Amino acid sequence: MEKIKILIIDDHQIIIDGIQVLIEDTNHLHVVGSCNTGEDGLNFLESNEVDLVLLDINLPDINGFNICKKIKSSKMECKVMALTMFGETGYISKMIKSGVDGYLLKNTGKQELLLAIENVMKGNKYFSAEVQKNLFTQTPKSVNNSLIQKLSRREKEILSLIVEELTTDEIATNLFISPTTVISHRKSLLRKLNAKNTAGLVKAAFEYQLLD
Amino acid sequence: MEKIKILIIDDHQIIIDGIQVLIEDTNHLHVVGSCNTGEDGLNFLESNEVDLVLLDINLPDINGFNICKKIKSSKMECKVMALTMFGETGYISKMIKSGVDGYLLKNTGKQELLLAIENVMKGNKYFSAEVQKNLFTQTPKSVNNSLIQKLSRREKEILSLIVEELTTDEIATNLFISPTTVISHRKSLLRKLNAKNTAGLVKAAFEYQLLD
DNA sequence: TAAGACATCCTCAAAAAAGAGGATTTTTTA
DNA sequence: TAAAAAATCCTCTTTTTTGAGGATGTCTTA
Repeated sequence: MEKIKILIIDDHQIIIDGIQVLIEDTNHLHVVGSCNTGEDGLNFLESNEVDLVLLDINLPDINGFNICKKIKSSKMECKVMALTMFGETGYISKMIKSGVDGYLLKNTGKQELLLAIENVMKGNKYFSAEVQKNLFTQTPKSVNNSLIQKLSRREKEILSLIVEELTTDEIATNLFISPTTVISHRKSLLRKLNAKNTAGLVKAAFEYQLLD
Repeated sequence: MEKIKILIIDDHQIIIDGIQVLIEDTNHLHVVGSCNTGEDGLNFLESNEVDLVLLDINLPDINGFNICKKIKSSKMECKVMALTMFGETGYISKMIKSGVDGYLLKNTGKQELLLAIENVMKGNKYFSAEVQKNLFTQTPKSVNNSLIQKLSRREKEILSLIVEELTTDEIATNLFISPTTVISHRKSLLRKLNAKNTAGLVKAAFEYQLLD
């Protein structure tokens, strides 16, 4: 049986060395290369056959999201496993959107690393327990109670009508109030959400999950 | 040790009966009630102490999302486990947003049901393997290639600047083109995304995940 | 209870977006 | 290669939004 060819991209040589020892210790995995920058990694992939990339998100040059996207949009049949310090939802979901196959934190043990690789090579996705927990636990409310000021009931109501593409006049008719009142609420929304215009309001509505 | 008090809300009596048998077969769980409608369920909860609700999403009256939200926004210290036929991302993420503690499909076996209940009662979240897989596997692309017409590179570029709250003139300056050109692209975007205005464009950008 | 937030309304003016109806050149793609 | 799509530019008009600067009565809550 041919060994699974692994490329490690990480700017900390010590991490590369550590993982390499773990991997070479098995009899079905093999590290075919390691790079300290995203640029080097992508170059390596162009001229070498690789089955799986272990990818650090925080690299000095290109960020992990873009590397992952590039690999996934190419013709390469290559799995990508994120391996980082960061367990925050933002990072995780960005990587998922970039098409990552697995996501491990750097405090992962040998057992889990090998299990994760095995799963991913089978075509499954693998996310460590901690990563999953963070993804599921960080509900809208935890985003909500953060930076932005709280919206009043009326403001939320108007925001949701704005998102539904109603104009100021339509909103006014809908709520049986004057258009000028709607404009007032709009202004409060712009101020509270640090938005410059309608686009900003809708963006905030989605990003902070203010609706539903 | 006191038994964990469980309420089952499901419009299929056969499911209720089946689960009830499974649960009563253990020595630490107990079904204190069962209802066929959301209304009945909420009423039951008001006058009875319940530790965990097994909740079907598709009920004849209220939908599961709202029931879950109501329970979670009340003072009740009550866990909610969704138990449904539906494994689609839309349902799952809506339930997660509603604050659900666990999500199982109806093809779940006895073992997993008991394991899930145990986990949830400990304060953890529990999502069955299949549910997790669906959540992670349905990437932007699967949404993307659906109804909406494809956007050109330039249109995407302009859409993303709109989302970043730039005005038409600012976008023009930014891209070294005339404002009228930007307006043209804007019109194409409105047409392709079936949007009525800027709010609609931003909404579409998020809903169809057209950016990043 | 007093301050602050909320919800309602107003004016006037400037900026931005939307709608209609074009045109030309380049690039894709069937 | 011919047709379709994309990218660029134009005018003119109307609608909508944003900005500035108010006012008044009602809740809320510290």
